[in-house]
Amino acid sequence: MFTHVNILGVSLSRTSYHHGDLRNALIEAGAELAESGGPAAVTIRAAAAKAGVTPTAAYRHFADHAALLDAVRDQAMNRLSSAMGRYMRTVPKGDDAQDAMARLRATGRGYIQFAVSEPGLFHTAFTTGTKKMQPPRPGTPSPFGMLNDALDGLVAAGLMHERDRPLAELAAWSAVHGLAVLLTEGPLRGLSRRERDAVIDRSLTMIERGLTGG
Amino acid sequence: MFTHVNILGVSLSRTSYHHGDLRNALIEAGAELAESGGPAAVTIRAAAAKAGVTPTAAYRHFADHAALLDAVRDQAMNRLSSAMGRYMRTVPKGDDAQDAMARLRATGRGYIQFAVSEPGLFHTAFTTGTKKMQPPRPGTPSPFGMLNDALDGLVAAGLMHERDRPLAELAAWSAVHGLAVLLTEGPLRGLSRRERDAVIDRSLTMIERGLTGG
DNA sequence: TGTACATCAGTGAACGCGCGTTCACTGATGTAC
DNA sequence: TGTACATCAGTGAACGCGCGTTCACTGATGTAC
Repeated sequence: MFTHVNILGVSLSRTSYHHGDLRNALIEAGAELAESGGPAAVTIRAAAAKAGVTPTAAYRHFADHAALLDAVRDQAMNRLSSAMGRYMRTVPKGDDAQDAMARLRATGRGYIQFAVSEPGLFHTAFTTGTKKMQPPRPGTPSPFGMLNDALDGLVAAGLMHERDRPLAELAAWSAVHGLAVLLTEGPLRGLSRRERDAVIDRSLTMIERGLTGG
Repeated sequence: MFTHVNILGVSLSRTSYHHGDLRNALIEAGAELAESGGPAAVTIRAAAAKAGVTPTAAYRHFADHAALLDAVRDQAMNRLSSAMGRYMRTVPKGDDAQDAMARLRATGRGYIQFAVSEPGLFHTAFTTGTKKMQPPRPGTPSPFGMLNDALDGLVAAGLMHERDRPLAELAAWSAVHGLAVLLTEGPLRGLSRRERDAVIDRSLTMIERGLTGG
């Protein structure tokens, strides 16, 4: 049996009654919906339709709508992590002051760049769900881990006092997160590329000085 | 004709067919809905019900749902302004360095305090709407105006270089806004009061140093 | 001061929508013998 | 190697929900004379 499915304007086809990998297909479909419409666009019905399947079929793989949204949220977070990881690989890994500073700045830039280019996924990643957020694991390729590593690098390079290290990751994260939010869904959306870049620079500079000065 | 209306568990009554001030009643009802359920809870039907009126009646006062939400958003923003204004009145108005710093810190504290105590209204205030955000008017009792004044005070007190003044308001706002978001609807919700206060202090310190150092 | 009547601000019923979810079902798959 | 049959993973129809919105209406108000 042929079932025709329309994804991104491309007509695909399914040759078997069984899908094969419906769970992942639904998550992928959910991510596409989130990309263009944010977390609110991630519905069982829409994801099933995008995957070329009946809404009922989704219930073979997810307990309910919240479970699908949880999975899509994880997917969105993974994409943020990947994007940041890719960006981080472009900056020097040295342990002198200059490189340490560059790495901190890169975590911020990578984060904001993802938010600006994929606002729907960004907001989906931070949608409040039932699932507990996984505890921060320094050293792992999570955004939070990368930030922690960069801050440790600052201390190691002698740019930041050890006594200023506690909670620095939350202060820096807050600042960068707020910028991402204001730029994408807040009153600062609609800024030109030039204005946006200026604000980003000003913010990152404030954060750097705030963490290394004092 | 008596119509019985239930608001906050208290049974009120309306003695005339005409409401008298339905527009404001709907905005107030919308604000109460936003308070407990965020912007998504602000529906024509729910607001009308809370005001003791038929959904149709709302259309005498608002073109459509978006118009009601716009009005409720303004109301939420006004409450944020009032709360911050009240808080600012408790800090000294001197023009020496210490007072200037205290005023900057107070804008941040007032903002976050409102977000934490009224998360639903806070998020409603920053909901993306059709209406253009009013341009920042320095000197007026808007949150943005208060922040701008505080930063100007920093420059006047000699704590901040003039060359660092541009965009400082957006950098500071971002940082404080992000903290508010993470604490209320993000992964930092659920922190204890003690932990929360520690993060707020750490963030405000980073911002102060970031703006006055360098 | 009284009254006819236009206008204003509500009511009540209904519409279509997309949603989550459930039910009884059926086609496809894979495994025991 | 072939086949009976349990199990798995879909279908199709339907439910109830709350939503925004529209329609024809009616009660209340206020104003011209």
